[in-house]
Amino acid sequence: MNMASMDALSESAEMMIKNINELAADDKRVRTSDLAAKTELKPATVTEMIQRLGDLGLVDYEAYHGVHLTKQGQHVADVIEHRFNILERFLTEILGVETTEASEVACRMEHVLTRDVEHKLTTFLGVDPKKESELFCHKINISEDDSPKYLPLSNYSKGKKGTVKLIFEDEQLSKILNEQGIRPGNKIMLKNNDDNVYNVETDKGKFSIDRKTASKIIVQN
Amino acid sequence: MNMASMDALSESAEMMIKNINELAADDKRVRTSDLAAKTELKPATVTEMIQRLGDLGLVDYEAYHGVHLTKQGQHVADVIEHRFNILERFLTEILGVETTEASEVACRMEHVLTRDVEHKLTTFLGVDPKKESELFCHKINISEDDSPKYLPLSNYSKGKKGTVKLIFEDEQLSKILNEQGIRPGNKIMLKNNDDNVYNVETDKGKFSIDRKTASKIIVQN
DNA sequence: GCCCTAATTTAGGTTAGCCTAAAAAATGGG
DNA sequence: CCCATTTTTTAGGCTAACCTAAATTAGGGC
Repeated sequence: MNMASMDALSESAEMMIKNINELAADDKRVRTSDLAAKTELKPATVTEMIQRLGDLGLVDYEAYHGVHLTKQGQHVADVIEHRFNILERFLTEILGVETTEASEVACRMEHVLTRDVEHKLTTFLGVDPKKESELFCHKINISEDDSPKYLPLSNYSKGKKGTVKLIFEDEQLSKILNEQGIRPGNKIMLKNNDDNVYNVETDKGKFSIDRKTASKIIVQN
Repeated sequence: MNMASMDALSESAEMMIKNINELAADDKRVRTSDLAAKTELKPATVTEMIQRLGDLGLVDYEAYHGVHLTKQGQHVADVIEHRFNILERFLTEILGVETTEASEVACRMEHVLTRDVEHKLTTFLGVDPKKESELFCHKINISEDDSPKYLPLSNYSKGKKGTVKLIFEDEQLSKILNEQGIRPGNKIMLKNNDDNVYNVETDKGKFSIDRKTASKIIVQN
């Protein structure tokens, strides 16, 4: 029944809470065997861990009847999830790390972020375009009002036209895009897109690019 | 005598190697008591750890006569040190995290970076201006050759002129800079600088800004 | 409703990483 | 060069996080 402050938790404990959260469908109790399968731990180990989390007041554990996150446990899970998401986005969108590796590294880093670093990284990334409709960018901004706006192409809406300003980070990619007329100074229009594919038009013709790439292309209205 | 591959080491082991390296003045053997003081562990614990590192071939341990990093151990130390440095720079220069906290977080993150993430982050940050004279930038780049170059102002050399292109991350800061004529599209010249203060001139006059701020201002030749 | 199987927990073992206390080795002052 | 003090190591103990094997409980079929 100890009050467990977030940063006192071990990586293992945080991972267990994260996994409980991910398996918790419509408020049902999560079973030991499912946790064992997901975490690749033995059932006995899972039992031991969730009992400890129960003592900390992070889960509601009932022997033989699985676990359920408490309000406190849910809060921990939410924090971890958010930290994972922003780390993964930073690694893939900004650094260009391949998704599998980004996910693994984010999963280890999520346990060592502080609140402050979490907030600053969130600000740096801007609002997740998958979650919010509000247009935003890597918080790259200019002067006071919003007349000229720099945005990653991935945040553009259908039919919007603009001028490419910068392409981030990848020299090789940059060269390829250049051949499609996607280079700083050139006009570009987003014809349409779904979650992963962005169809654009430049003076060289029509092209499709993936979301990750689109996020690296900064376009000005 | 096991060959220890970098990523098999625990955080504790890596920290011990890091501390041995930091205490190793002119190739002298590092004493148990000094390590105990630095790591805030008990001497008995240090002995235990350095014996284990000895078995792994990472240190040359001789009972009662301290330790010395082997070639392999030195390599691990160098990797850790580099990871720490780039993480600390990212946290302070890009995210604006205060130095004490940045240092603590970097110290925990350094153990979970992969080689690939390390390299990509290094590229993103560019060469440390304190260490290298070579000009570089956040690997923001354009087309094929390097005639027009985007650089953070913090990487500019004395007397260099350019045009402000983007200001990263901080809306409020951006507003203030705007009043000094530092806004996208405007000309700027770095008059001179030292490690922390950058003296610049714009059409509004002369101003001094700190290095952290300068790193957020992207200027084109 | 009883029994069999599957799920879960308990019991007991291991290792890394910490500790304290006691033993052993080094070191330096007289 | 010897012994007292400091340094280091050894011995033995603890906990978290893993394990296996054995005991227990739950739940479905008949």
